[in-house]
Amino acid sequence: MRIVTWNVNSLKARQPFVEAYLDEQSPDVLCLQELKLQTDKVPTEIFEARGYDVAVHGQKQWNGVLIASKLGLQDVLCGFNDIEQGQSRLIAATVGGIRLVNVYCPQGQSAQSDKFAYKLRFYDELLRWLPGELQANSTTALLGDLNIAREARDIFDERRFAGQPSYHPKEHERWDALLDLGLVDVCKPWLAPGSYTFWDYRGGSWQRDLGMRIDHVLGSANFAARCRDARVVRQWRKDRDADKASDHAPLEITLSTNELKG
DNA sequence: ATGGTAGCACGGCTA
Repeated sequence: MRIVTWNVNSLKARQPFVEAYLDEQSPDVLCLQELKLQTDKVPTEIFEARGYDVAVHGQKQWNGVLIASKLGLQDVLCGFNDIEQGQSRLIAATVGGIRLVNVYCPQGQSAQSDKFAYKLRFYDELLRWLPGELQANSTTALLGDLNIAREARDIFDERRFAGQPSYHPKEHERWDALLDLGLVDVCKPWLAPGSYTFWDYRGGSWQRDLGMRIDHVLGSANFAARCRDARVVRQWRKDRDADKASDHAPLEITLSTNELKG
């Protein structure tokens, strides 16, 4: 069972990539962030025509998340708390008995900005809400664009980002609090240092491999125990013909289908 | 070198 998380930076602009990805990679579950489309503008037919059920939590212009699944979708939840203030940043669904919480966390702009304070409050509310999800389903993952690089190995230059959003001590506190809930960074054991998931469009960051690992899968113990592989699918960060790539690459994990057989 | 590029939506914001 393969689950992919991918910040597509506009599903409208990235539709050719997403359709090609479904055809060539055929994941069982695809969690997308930054649709930048309101719900009724999302081309759900590109998923349905390929045998996926799809749940969408869209928003005009910014944010927006969806889950597409070949294994059905139960108990879909769009949004979790008033902290979202109308921003569509979280969608959850149960897929094959696994609870997936697909999130696009705020980016934070600069450490002095209101947006950074909002990012921290968003995480605080997420931390208060998640225990209920974890209690309701022992096989749960929080995945998506968390906009946090936790360690030096996850960022191309930690000195340059010291005290900046994506690598700020206050964000690292929130990350550690997520682990204190029992969540595990399930990709880390499978990824070499420098396995980035995001490269800024500016400054030739992709060409120079100046990236960050900010897309993650944080799983409960039962979820982590079933993980058999994780990889960043870098070729989908490259432009294809006339089509521009997203600034994020897909992150794919493979789970055993049965927790007992491994 | 406080720039650079992309997307949305058509000026400026967000990332």
